[in-house]
Amino acid sequence: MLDARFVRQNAELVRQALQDRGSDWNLDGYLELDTTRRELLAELEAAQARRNTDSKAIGALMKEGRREEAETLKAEVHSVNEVIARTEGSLAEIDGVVQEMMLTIPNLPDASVPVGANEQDNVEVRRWGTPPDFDFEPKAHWDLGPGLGIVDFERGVKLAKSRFVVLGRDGARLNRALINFMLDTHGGRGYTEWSVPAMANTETLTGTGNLPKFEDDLFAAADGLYLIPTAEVQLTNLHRAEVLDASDLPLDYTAYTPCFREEAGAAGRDTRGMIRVHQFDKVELVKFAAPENSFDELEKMVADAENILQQLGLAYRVITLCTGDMGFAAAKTYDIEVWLPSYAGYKEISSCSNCTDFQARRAAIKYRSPKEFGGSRFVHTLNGSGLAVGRTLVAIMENYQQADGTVVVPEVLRPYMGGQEAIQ
RNA sequence: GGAGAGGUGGCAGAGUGGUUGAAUGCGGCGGUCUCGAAAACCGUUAUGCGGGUAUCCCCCGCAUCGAGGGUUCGAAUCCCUCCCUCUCCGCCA
Repeated sequence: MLDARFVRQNAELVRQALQDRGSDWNLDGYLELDTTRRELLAELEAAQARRNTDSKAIGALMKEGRREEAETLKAEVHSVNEVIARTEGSLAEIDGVVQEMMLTIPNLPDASVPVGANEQDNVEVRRWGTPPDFDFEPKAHWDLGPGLGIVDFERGVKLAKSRFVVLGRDGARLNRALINFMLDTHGGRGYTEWSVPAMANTETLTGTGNLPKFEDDLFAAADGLYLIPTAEVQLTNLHRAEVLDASDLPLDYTAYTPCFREEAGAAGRDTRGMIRVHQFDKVELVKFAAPENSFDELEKMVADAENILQQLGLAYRVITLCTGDMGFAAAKTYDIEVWLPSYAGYKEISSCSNCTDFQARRAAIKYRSPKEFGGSRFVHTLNGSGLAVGRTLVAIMENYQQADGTVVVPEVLRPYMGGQEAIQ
């Protein structure tokens, strides 16, 4: 959500931002509604002011025993109340539309974000590591996994439906090792670990921007709850409707959760293997930062995610998403893409975003700094994968495969695998 | 699932129809005192929106005491509905 006053006073800037994003959000329609709304509001408030002063006068007259005069004034307030009721009705109607619109306008891209239409206009920032050079024909994970008996696609379908996967034996253990390794590593770098519900209510999902616009991406559960698409939702909303202390910022949080996604618009994409599934594990990073250093914190967050890949010895590259490819809530996003032999290229394994005050405004997350400023201000929220566990598992299988079909366990994971050096 | 209690400002906690946006305490901020600090004392301290002025220094207005609706000239205060929390009992990983 954007600040209504900002949109009003910087209409052309917002128009440009929407255009850069390729958004068809109706700015002119909004501005017109906004003007009408303020006119109605002025009318309403004038009538309410009248009622308030008259009511006080009535109270005073009653005390003095001047009943007749009080009754006359009461009759006048009656007519004022009619105006109030009528104006309130019109205003509520417009307010409903305005609020709906405000919940669907995307965040403004940061000035440092490259302008572009789609993923082809994303800009590579850096690369790390070298993709493995196999002296044999490397297998894709969808062949390797079932071959080793550690990934079972058929049974995932049997238990749930397509795009669900079962991990078995060393696959399950490696998955668990990755979760623990990631949590421990981030914990060692100052992130506080949380364990949060796998379901979230509508207020929570509205706070992060998943609702109302992206309901199709979510799995709905009973009682108005949804399965979470990412722990970002929960970690960010931990402080919903709270006022934080500036001296506590930045707050660095991490959590492991399963993530559930409908993948409604992804029919036909990544259909093979476990790259795009309805349920996957992820270790998430979330930060609450002061506005003046949120972009520095974004760089640190990316470095924290990169650190996992470096320790695992997986080649990757970092790209800056262009305006047309960024998510709804983000002002700036770095994607980290890991090398996957089966794709003969880099595939997204982490996405780190600074959402500036966009989510904070929706979720009412503020901070106070009495020495710096009066009152409270919106914090900046950041989130990033650190990392998507399922895709990391895939990357390890494919990059660490041997000619004999076995998979070497990266050294940093061995303590988490009882010292095991290979999966065979 | 059954029974009861309760939801008020950053926190704790008063307030049961009329200058109550809200006592008091704690915390925060500013000041006095001090070489400095602590203590003490004094002052100050909710949020959102609209308008004026202007750009965050003020002024005016409106709204907000869990949410929504109702009664009334007037609601934190009375009535209804919903949500949530707590306590006890039952059940249970």
